[in-house]
Amino acid sequence: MSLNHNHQRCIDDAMAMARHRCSERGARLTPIRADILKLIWASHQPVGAYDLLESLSARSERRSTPPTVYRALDFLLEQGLIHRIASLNAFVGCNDPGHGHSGHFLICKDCNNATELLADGIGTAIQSAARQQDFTIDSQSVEIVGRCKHCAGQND
Amino acid sequence: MSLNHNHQRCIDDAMAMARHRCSERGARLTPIRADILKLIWASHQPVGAYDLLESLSARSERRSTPPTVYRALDFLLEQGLIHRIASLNAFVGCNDPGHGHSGHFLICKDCNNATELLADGIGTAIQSAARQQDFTIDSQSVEIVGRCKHCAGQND
DNA sequence: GGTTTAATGTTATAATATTGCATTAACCGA
DNA sequence: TCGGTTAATGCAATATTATAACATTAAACC
Ligand SMILES: [Zn+2]
Ligand SMILES: [Zn+2]
Ligand SMILES: [Zn+2]
Ligand SMILES: [Zn+2]
Repeated sequence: MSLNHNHQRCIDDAMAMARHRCSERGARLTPIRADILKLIWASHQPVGAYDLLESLSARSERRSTPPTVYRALDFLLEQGLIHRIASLNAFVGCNDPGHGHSGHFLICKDCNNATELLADGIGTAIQSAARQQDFTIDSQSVEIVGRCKHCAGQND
Repeated sequence: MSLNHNHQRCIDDAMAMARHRCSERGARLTPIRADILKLIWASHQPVGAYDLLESLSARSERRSTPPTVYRALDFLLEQGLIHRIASLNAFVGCNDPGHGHSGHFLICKDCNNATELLADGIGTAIQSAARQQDFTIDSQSVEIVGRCKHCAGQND
């Protein structure tokens, strides 16, 4: 995404979407879960569980522990509100919960932004390859690492 | 791959390929590195570093340590002889070092076999999606989890 | 042979994730 | 509203995966 987009809008949209999706499915977006989701949406860069733990502890007087964070993450993953980027051991918000929910990402090694690919042909190609082998797909992850357009111009 | 293929052939081919590729590139396939590669090729199921550590320790009187295994794995990854399956924290042999070296896998959740997709359209779709965003690809991983043809027939 | 570089040994520790059980909060039917 | 049930959180310990730092040994090279 561009460097100077209105990111508050991303956050607001994501939180509204999350509230809607949870109420729709009878799932409870508790304060802890909402906090974690907000922290994940603080940027478009995948964030690790222990970073979240630090931030969560910082914003309340009580010190949190790993299970608190991991349980919230599990919930958010189940609801399709976030993705896990396995190659980074990190988590990032889902732009489009409910639609395809592809889990295909472009990850810039310079700015660390992870951009989810929506409505792409990759899913189709994967389906087709799987069908050829009579393979039934449960889940898929596509993690493409490289350099984004904005960082390509920079001198390094 | 089929359940009852001649797997000794897979192992022999992989080791021959590895020796050839290393000599070609002036890289040293030392005993430890060859042992690790052989252990990885013991099956088509991705194997974790600590499992390799156990096996390696078992086959010699001396007890190995994590750095020994991880250094061998780093070497084999550099030479393109194995792939890391990030979603499993595990490693699997590369069927076709040097050709495309796609890193696209079908992973069966029942039998745990990881089948590398060669000559597929997925790479093309990924290139195309990346190009549309002016994204320069360094590396890519595609991990498709589900159920393979052989396990689909089983009762569960 | 002596020098340089690569590989391995060894110890310790970092980083990521889970288990098990106690406690509290929410929900729900009487 | 009460009491019972389930869901969520608190908390301590530990499991799993991976790396850092430095010493030692082996290989390569002239
Ligand atoms: Zn944004
Ligand atoms: Zn970038
Ligand atoms: Zn085989
Ligand atoms: Zn299978």
